[in-house]
Order: sequence, then C-alpha cells, then structure tokens
Amino acid sequence: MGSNPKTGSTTITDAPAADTPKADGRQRIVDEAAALFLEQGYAATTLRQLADVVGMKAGSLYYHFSSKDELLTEILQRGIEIMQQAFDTASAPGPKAASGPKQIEAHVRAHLAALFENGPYTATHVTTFRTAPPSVRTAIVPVRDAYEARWTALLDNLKTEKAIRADVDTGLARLILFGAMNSSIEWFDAERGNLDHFATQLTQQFWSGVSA
Amino acid sequence: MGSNPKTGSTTITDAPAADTPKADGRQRIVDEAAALFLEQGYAATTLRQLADVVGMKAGSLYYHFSSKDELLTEILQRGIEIMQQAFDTASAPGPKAASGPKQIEAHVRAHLAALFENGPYTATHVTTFRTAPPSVRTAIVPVRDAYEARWTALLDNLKTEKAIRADVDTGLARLILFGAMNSSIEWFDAERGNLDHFATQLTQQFWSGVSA
DNA sequence: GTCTATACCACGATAGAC
DNA sequence: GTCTATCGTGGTATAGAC
Repeated sequence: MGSNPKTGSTTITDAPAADTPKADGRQRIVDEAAALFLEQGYAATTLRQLADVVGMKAGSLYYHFSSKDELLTEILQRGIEIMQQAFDTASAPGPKAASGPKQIEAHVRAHLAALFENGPYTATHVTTFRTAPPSVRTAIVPVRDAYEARWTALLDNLKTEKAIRADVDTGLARLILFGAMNSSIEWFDAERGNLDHFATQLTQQFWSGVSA
Repeated sequence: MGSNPKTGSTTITDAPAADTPKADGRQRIVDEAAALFLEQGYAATTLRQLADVVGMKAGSLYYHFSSKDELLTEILQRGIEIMQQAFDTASAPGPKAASGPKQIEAHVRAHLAALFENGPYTATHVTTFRTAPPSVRTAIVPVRDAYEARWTALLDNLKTEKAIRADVDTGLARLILFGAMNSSIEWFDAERGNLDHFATQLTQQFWSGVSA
C-alpha cells in the first residue's frame, strides 16, 4: 500500500490508481464502465459505447456480466468498500492518539482519497446512487449504512469527550460534512489540486467555521 | 409573496408551491417533467412516461416543446432564476443592518427555500446539471455564474469587514457551503422537516464549526 | 473469450386527422 | 390542442460460430 507521509493515510492499491496503466479483461470493463457512468450518468451510458471504449463488441460484454444493472451493482458495492477500507486505515492508531480535529482530518483525507485517488468507483457511487434503479439501490443500502455508522460513531465519541460542543447534532453534522466532501466531485480537479491541502482546509472549516 | 416572519425571507409565489393544486396546460407539463427528472434523472425519464402523468399522449407534448432537451433547458433556467430571486429578496435591507451570521442565515434560508418550497425546478437544476447534455449545459452556464457571483460577493464583503477570518478562502468556503446545502436534497424531507431550524443549524455550523 | 448477426422493444420525433 | 399512427434509430440482450 502506498503510504502518505504527510497525513499518514494510505492509498489502497488493489484498486487502480488514477494513473495506473489500464487493467485488462473483466476488470478493465468495470473500470471503464465506472468512468463512463461517472461522466455521463448510468442511463445515458450505452453498452455499445462501453464496448467501444474497452475495445470489444457489445454482445461480448455478456460473457462477463448478465446485465447492465449487475455491472452497476458491482461498481456501487466496490465504491463503498473502498470508502470503508480508507476509513478503517485512517482509524488505525498511530504511536500517539491524535487530537479531535486531527482525527477528523485523517478521515476526511481518507474519504477524499477514496473519491479521487482510487479509481472512479467511489465517485460513481456518490453520483449515481440516488437515481439508480430501485432493485440496485436496495441491494446497496446495508453497506452504505455500515459506512455511515462509522462516521456517526467517530463524531459521537468526540462529543462524549467534549471535543465537540454539546449542542451539536452529530447526525446533522455528518450529513453536512458528507455533502461538503462529496460535492467536491463537481469541481475538484484531481490532476491539478492538492488533496492534502483541501482536506486540511475542509476540516478546519468544519471544525472552527469561518467566523473571525 | 408569502413572507416568513422568523427569518424575513420570502417565498416566491409565481412559482408553484409544493402543495399547490396542479397547474394546467403547458405549465403542468414543465412541473411534472421537473419532478420526474428530479426523481429518476433526465435520461431515465421518457416522454411517454411524462405524457402519462400529465394525461396526454406522447406526441401531443410536441405542440408545446420542440424537443426533450428544450424542456430540460427551460427547467434548468427556471431553477436558477428561482434561486436568484430568493437570494435578492434575502438581500433586501431590513430596517436595521443584519450581523454577519444573520446575513448568511437569511441567504441560506432563501437557498433552501428555493430547493424545497418553490417546486422541483431548483432541486432538478442541482441534481441534473452535471450530467446534462453538453449543449444544454453551455446554455445555462452564464446564469449559474451570475448566481455564484452573488454569494462570492457576500462572503468577500464579510471578509473585508473582518467578520470572516482573513485566512479563509472564500471561494472554497462558498463551494463547501453549496455542497452542504445542495446535498440536503438527498435526505431532507420537506414534508416533515423544519426548514427554519435546518437553516439555523447549517449556518451555525458554517459560521462557528463544531468544536467545543 | 470474442465475434457476427439479430431479435425485440422502446425511444424521440413527425404527419395529418379531428 | 390533442389524437392516432408511424418512422427511423438505437437500446439491452441472446444465439451460435469461431
């Protein structure tokens, strides 16, 4: 695993990094499908288009997958798994216990890494889940809940330790933080932007606000 | 216009409220289309389905619109107009000048009202813009920029007045705030939730963070 | 494991009657 | 202003050769 010296967070390398040479076979198909779904949306992406990008004919895709929905389900699932692994890695205790904001920052960094540094799966999950076909959505819900529970526990702990104010609704705070992080898909340029800096700024603002 | 005693923000009533009896004719079509696009996405919504909901045959829609894209363009445009009007109404000076956080709160309340209290246009804009057909997107970009500029000016002013810290990147702060507000589409229930309370909490967290 | 060929259907859009 | 009827296209998915 590629470890990041600045934040101590890690990159999950059994997921393709953004600059990894393209995989082949089945994995290649899923990679390209996720990228297309992210860019155009699920419904707007056709299997002929996917086959084109991968370099095969549309019918051949069905050797690997039994339906377009199955392909989406696999991508959404993988998207959450990547987030979860990133979260758990960021939770691994270092030599000394980190302070409240440092804990948050590590997990924010991990979440952003899942969005931008481990292939399009997580970003595709975030952007396509809401309008995914109902059957696909229900299959994914439990895994989502498990991830959200990790964050809720983290924030609740900090509140119990009185690092977070008593009047803060941690459930709402989590939703606000998720919204701030996930919406960066719409504007953050992974090629040009500095993810560590972004994670620091975002955490700082979540923790202390903007007021003088 | 329906004025809100608590925040002083107003509801734009030439847009249909959520509980307004359904309009008829052309307006009805646009209303239902926006609702369907919001729920299912643009590409996944078919004109036959829209015609069904409206109570006519698919071909008849073309008396009112020349293409599906035109319908979307009109909805996205209207979505921004509603946001802009809400913003400007919230900017109208009261008897006494409001403090920094109160100014923010008034505009947050206005933005949320546009998302949840003035029909599905604004919410549809937020959810479908990113994956809209390129020709539709480029037609809308200038109007979006104008709205974003209003927020940038608001935050920059507060920074100049030293109500916002000097080290805050107002451009980033705006993106974070937008992300937090807009993502509430995914979870806020307009029927059950209290929008004033939500606006207060969100502003409080944006302004002061969560730290003890 | 990928190909060709194609079935079957629903899509957006048009034409002309009423 | 809405209907019926239909056109042309392109969608997902399947069958069988290679």
